[in-house]
Amino acid sequence: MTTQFKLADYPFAPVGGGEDRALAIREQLRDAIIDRRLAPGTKLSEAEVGALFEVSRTVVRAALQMLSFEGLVKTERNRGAFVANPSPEEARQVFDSRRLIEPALAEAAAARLTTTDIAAFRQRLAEETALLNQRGAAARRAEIRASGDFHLLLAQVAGNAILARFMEELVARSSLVIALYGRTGASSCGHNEHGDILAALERRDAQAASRLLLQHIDHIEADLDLRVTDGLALKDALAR
Amino acid sequence: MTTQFKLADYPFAPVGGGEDRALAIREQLRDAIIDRRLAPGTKLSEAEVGALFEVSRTVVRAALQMLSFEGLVKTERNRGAFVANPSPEEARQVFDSRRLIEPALAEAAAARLTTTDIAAFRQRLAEETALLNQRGAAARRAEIRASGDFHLLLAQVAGNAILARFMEELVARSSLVIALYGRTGASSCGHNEHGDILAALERRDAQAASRLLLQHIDHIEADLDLRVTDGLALKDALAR
DNA sequence: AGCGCCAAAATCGTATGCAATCTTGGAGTT
DNA sequence: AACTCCAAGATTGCATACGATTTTGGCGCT
Repeated sequence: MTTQFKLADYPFAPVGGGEDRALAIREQLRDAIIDRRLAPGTKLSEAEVGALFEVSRTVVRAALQMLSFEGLVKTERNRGAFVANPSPEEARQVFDSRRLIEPALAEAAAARLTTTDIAAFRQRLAEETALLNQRGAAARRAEIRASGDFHLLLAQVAGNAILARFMEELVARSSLVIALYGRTGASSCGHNEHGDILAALERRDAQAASRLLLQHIDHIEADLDLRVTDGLALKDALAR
Repeated sequence: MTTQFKLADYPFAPVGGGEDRALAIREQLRDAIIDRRLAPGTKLSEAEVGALFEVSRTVVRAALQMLSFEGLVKTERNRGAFVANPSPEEARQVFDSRRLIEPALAEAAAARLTTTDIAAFRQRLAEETALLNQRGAAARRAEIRASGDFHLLLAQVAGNAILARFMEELVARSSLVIALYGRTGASSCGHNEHGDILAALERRDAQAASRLLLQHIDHIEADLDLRVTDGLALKDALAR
């Protein structure tokens, strides 16, 4: 009852007919969560979501269950689903996991990189820099998403589908964490680190790519304010 | 239609009333899959599973969706759910992932290990060795499970809940892979590697624990026969 | 006999209804 | 005025019904 944010208001596209609608709803909710159109703690009522997308609660439940598995929503029995509100401890664990996995992905990617991959990376980077120079909240959101996509592309290129899927989860949760605890809002502050990483990959310099990626993650986490606001969530919310 | 194994025949306990039944069903199916009472490829019809557990298809669907997320079952639209049949490539990716993550978990665990943890480890090991000396298929199954539990305990002790959950998935998929591609059947062949790892942990020798764990995983994978039977699955099945 | 086509059966996808549980607002009591 | 208790409302948990899609068995044709 503390959330001043509401579901609705945002025009979700009524989902297409033939394919799997639960997946489509998951996608849209996921996007809305990771670029903070839906604030942490927002209630996702089955009936309300169903009305928005014009589907029955059955389909909504499936979508919410998926999001619950990814850690993007928390469900409480007989109470419903809420956009996740990761604790600082959870946030640390997310970044610890990324520090462990991503450097290894970078090394694998350096070995496997094809010219097609390079082109894809370049395009991502172009989008990122384009967004960087735009103003407005929409551009900021798109930037965060694009930044995450860089990491996902890296995971794909590395060639391990299992780790790639895990990275999807980690990147999504990272976006949530940044939304909650980020200070500057712009995570890619100043120096273009993604560009440096790509350069190292193109040189097939696995060591450098790995090292740069580790630093990059450190920088992202350094931009967070993870002091304990945990357990005092309500009190804290009222204090500000 | 190639599976000579059927669901049913195995007396699943009708799941208890009050709690979340989908979770309970997931547990039981999961256990049945990882100690190969349910063979890869077995069809898990919603109606049949529902009848076995005396619940409606709604609940079964939730359980199957969870298992699908863990990679233990594959669902095909309008065709149903089947116990996963991981390809050799998938198998390799599972073990690559474990090689990446578990040594790091061992290092973390070495730093955090408490006396309570040690006791828990000792108990696991005792169970394992007890099972090792028993004969029969049931003992073999229990042994595989117990062996996995050792790794899960390690993940828990390491203190990162996100990685621990990921390890649950990886261990479960490993069991499936071993069931499919294992040669000797007894993965913990000869030397007691878990014991050695625990000893290193108790010495707080993070380096040694990490190294031993890596070797251990290599040994497990070395026991597999991952030659390509992929894409020829049907033909191959008929050949034997 | 082999092949293709079609209808019946089986199974999944989704909507909806009812029971169970939680929340909330208010009446009554101290 | 504050506190307790209870009943009404809201929301989820689960079962079931129905339409859609796939599979399968058989019939007729070549």
